[in-house]
This record gives sequence, structure tokens and C-alpha cells, in this order.
Amino acid sequence: MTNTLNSPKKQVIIETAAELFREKGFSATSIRDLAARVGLEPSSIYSHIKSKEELLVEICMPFAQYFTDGMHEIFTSDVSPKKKLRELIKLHLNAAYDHPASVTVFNDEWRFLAGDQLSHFLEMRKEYEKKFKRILSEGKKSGKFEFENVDIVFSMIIKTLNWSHDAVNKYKKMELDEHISTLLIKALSR
Amino acid sequence: MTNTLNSPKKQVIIETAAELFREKGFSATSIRDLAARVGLEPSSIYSHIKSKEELLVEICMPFAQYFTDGMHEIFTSDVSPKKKLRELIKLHLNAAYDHPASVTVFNDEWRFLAGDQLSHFLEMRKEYEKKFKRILSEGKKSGKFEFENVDIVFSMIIKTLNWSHDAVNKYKKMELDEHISTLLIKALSR
DNA sequence: CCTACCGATCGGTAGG
DNA sequence: CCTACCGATCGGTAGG
Repeated sequence: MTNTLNSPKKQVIIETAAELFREKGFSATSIRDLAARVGLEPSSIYSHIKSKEELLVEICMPFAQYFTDGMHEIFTSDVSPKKKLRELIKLHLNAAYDHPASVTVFNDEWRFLAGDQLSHFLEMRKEYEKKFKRILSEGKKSGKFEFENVDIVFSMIIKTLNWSHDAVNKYKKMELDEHISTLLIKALSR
Repeated sequence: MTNTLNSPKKQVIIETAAELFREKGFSATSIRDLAARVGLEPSSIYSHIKSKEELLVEICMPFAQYFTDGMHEIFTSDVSPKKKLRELIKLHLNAAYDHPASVTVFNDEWRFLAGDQLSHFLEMRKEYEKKFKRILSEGKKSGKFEFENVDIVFSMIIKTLNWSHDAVNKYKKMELDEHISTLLIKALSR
């Protein structure tokens, strides 16, 4: 998930960009804003990246891959749907606690991706949703979960998880994990 | 909630702006985009509004007022916390179904408000959250609701309700209302 | 509501 | 990594 191939300076630029994109949004952030915050002249930014959009790609795509990989592992593991849901919650909370700025950008600014990157992103997201819903449906079939509409349940869960980065400074990870798990599983139980 | 004092043309401009702000975000939308969509020259937009920011104000503030007023009525009504929660869900769903574009902008773009308008907006939101949490806490005190942390429960509920505008084209209002109410109340029940 | 236009700022490049 | 700069686009105004 971390771009180990990039130079340290490039990493600083990307992380600073993530903070700015979170604060002001992708469109309202200028390369001049970014340059000022990292202490470079605007044009020098382009020694490390080739465009403003590349910054967004470098922030969003590693997370898309992280969630894709994490989902694959959980989806194919041999545990109950309930345990899988608990693992998915942990997957999201680990991202939120380790990279709160980047994960916010990943959640809120991905729509400014373009072309092939956007297509690839949407593809991964679609697959993620499909597997997530299948886990929920399996839990329902086995009688462990009870709900009417899997799309609505999924949205409630994902919105709650996507909110979690806001709570990073207020709760310890294990504490938030337990609260969210309890609430969501109760909503799904018969 | 609707600006009956504004000219019809101004209303068209504001509603078109809401659609564009939803599609591209406030910052990425230009007055030229807006003018093209309503069929005017860019400068003619300024015959109806005095700045781009006024558009955002005209979209966001009526909803802030709508939710403030709705919350006041529900908060002071003489019914159970559970019934109040059901009414709050309806308050959000009515906005989502009647004005899906504007309510999305209200939810996602309010941070581009500035100065006094931003302060006023945040004040109203703070009060709204306070009352919402008090209703939840009363339900807990009376033994009707069961949960550990009111802030986390509130966030789960509000994120689920804020998502509802995405579902407007997929479900009838009463259907979505029932699904969401059932899920949320189950999450809160003992 | 339009024509014509303004200064500011944008993403990005050339050349060293 | 900087100086110097480019064309495009931005929000907005003057004047009719």
C-alpha cells in the first residue's frame, strides 16, 4: 500500500497533498498551495510528479488496492460471515488510523480521477461491493443475519465505516472497533 | 425552505447550480458551466446573483433552516424518543426525495461557505446534533434504547440518512423509510 | 441580458 | 530545484 519505490521527498509531497486535499478538496487545492506547504517553488513540484492528477492517483489507488487485497483475503477465508464482517471493520479501521488524511481523500475525492484510472478504480470498487454484499447475503442465508435489503444494509455499514476516520482522534482503535462492531452486528441480528 | 421571494429565473439558476455542484463539486464548477446549462452568457448570471458564493448560500441555508425547524418541532413534541427518531428519519427522507441535488450539496459542499454564513451554518448544525443526541440519550435513560456511546450512534444514523439521497431513484420513499427505520431501531434496541 | 473586457490565478514548461 | 514565463480559465465589472 505504501509506494516503497518512490523517493522520500516524493512521499512527503504526496502526504502533504493528501492533507491539503482533505482540508480544501482536490479542485480547490493549487500546486502553489502544495509547494508553499512543502517549502518549494511551485515549478519544483513537477520535478517529482508529472501532473496534479498524479497526486490524486498516488493517494487513491494504493487504497483501492489495499481494500481489494484485504477483501480477497477475508472473502476466501474459512470463517463465519459474522467473523468476516468483523474483519472488514478492522480492515477499514486500520486504514483510518494509519492514514486518516489519505483515506478521507480516497473516500471523498476519487471522483476527480480521470480516464483509465477512474475506470480501474470503479472496477475495483464494484468488485469490493459485490463481495461485501455476498458476505452479508451468506450470513442471511445461514440464518445468522436478518435483514430485508442487502443494498441498504451495505450502504449503512460502509457509510459508518467511512465516517470512522473522523473519530480517529477521539477514540482508541480497539474501543471504536468494539463500539462499531456491536452496533452493526446488532442491526443485523435476529 | 423554498425562496418564494426570488424570481422564477433566479430559482432556475439556483437549482441548476445545485445540479452542477453535485456533479462536479462547488470549486470545480465555473460560472461559465452554469451559464451554458441555463442558456445565458456568463456575465448575465450576475444579473440574478451577486457572486458564486451566493449560489451556495441559497442552496445550503434553506436546508439548514428546514432541519432546524423540523428538529425543533420534533424535539418539543410530546411523543416517545423512538417515535421522535422515526420522525427525524422522515424529515431527512422528505428532503432527499423532494430536493435530491440540493440536499447533496447541503451535505457535501457546505464547507465552501465563508464568513458569517459559515458560522451561522455551523451554529445551526451544532444545535441540531445536540438535540438529536439528547433524543437518543432520553431513549437510553427510559430503557427503550440500548447503546454505549451516543456520539458513535449519532454518526451512524446521520451517515445513513445522508446517504439516502443516493437511493431516491431506486426505492419509493415509504419503502426506504421502513427499511432504514427497521435497521436503525434494531441497532438501538435491547 | 449582451458585448467587451479586466486582473488574478491556474496547471504546467523551458532552460539552466 | 530555481527563475522566468506561457496560454487558458477563473470570478466578476462597465456600460449599454
